[in-house]
Amino acid sequence: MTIAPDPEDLTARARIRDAALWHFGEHGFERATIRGIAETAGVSSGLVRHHFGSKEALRDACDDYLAKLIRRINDQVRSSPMPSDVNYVAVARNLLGPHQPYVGRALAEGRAEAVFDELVRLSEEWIEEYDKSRPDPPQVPRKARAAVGTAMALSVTVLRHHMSRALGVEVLSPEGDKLLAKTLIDIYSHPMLSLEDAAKAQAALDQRG
Amino acid sequence: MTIAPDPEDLTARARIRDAALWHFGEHGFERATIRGIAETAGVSSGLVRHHFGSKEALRDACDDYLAKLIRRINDQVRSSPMPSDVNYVAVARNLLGPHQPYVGRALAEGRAEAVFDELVRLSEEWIEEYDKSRPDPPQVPRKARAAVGTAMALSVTVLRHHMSRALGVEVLSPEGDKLLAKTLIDIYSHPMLSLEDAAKAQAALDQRG
DNA sequence: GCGACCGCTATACGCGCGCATAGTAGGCTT
DNA sequence: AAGCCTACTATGCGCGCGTATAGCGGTCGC
Repeated sequence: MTIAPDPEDLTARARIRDAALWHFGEHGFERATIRGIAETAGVSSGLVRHHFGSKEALRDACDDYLAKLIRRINDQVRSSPMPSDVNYVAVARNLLGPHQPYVGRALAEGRAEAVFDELVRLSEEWIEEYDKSRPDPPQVPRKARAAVGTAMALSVTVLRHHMSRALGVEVLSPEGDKLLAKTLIDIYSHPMLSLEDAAKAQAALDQRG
Repeated sequence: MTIAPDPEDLTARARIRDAALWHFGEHGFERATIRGIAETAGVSSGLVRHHFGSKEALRDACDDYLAKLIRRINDQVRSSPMPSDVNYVAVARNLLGPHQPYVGRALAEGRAEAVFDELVRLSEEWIEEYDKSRPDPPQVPRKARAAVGTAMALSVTVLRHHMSRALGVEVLSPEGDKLLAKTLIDIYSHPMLSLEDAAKAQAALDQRG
């Protein structure tokens, strides 16, 4: 558990990047302005250009930063003894931490590919473990299952506004987090389809062509 | 199965709205321009303002249109004998049809609330049915489960670019659709958590406070 | 027949934005 | 001390956009 450094101590470049992550996450890339980002970072707008060249490049830098971050945490999770990471969704959300708004927006726009792909990789490894104790052989590539599972896990982050409204509690708050965790445990422990229903659906699918 | 009317026959207002749905879905609200929408609709940009007043109001009109659309289809699904609606995700995706890009973007921005809420309502009814044959009593409000399940079902739509890349096939294509369907059947018929694991996780959660 | 209205176009305005340029201060090298 | 590079600011430009306004033809009510 490392303490976040005093923003005063961060280099201007890092402060700009952090401000951009916040502004892009809060307002979206298009609505966010370089001037606003500069103000939050406590620098002139010219310095933003000096360090990053353009608004697009600034966004790329944000994505790169998150890519590195998630790779680091990914390695850490992988090398840990996996104590009680029952909650895949919670892991995904906690990994992203305060950058959830940015990541949610970026993913929805098809960006932050490294973040998504890294989560898929992590998911693949878990599924590999899971498959060892699975009775029936999977008919679907592991990567496909990992990709869909990852998307599902991320849906709470991407759709958090709707989730908060429907749940009646802000999902980023402690209460929301708890309700969410309980709900996920319930859902993940109860298959929506029985094996017969699944076989039926599979047959219907094959028949359809 | 009704045939889509010839665009020539649509009123200008409807053509503008359809063009807006397309442009907003393709480029996002901010990048889309009234001039571009007008051109696609085959009208002057002034007419857009004449009919809708402002760009924001145009978007509201799009959301209203989709809200009505999904309510209509929702009622239809509800009154149907539910033949083989094994695939909740497929239902959600097919309901939205060609407006998936727009809906995905709108949802990610916290908009199109009616669409989300209507899908939650539909999901709630299915869960109500599901609960009748469920052995253990649910510890979580039905609405919460419906909301999370809906978000998960929508994740494929919202994150379709990443899904397509990870799956190696465009999810909106027939092949992608089939792979997706098979994957969903597999996932929905295999709980990620055993009941013991779920109980353990639940206990850990309660202990944590 | 005539005014009121509606659907629609053409044109223009003004603002906010990304981007560019010129300039300043300070520290490092030689 | 001279030169220079880096970090940084101040100022301005130009473009694209949403928005506003003026006007035109057709049609309906009276």
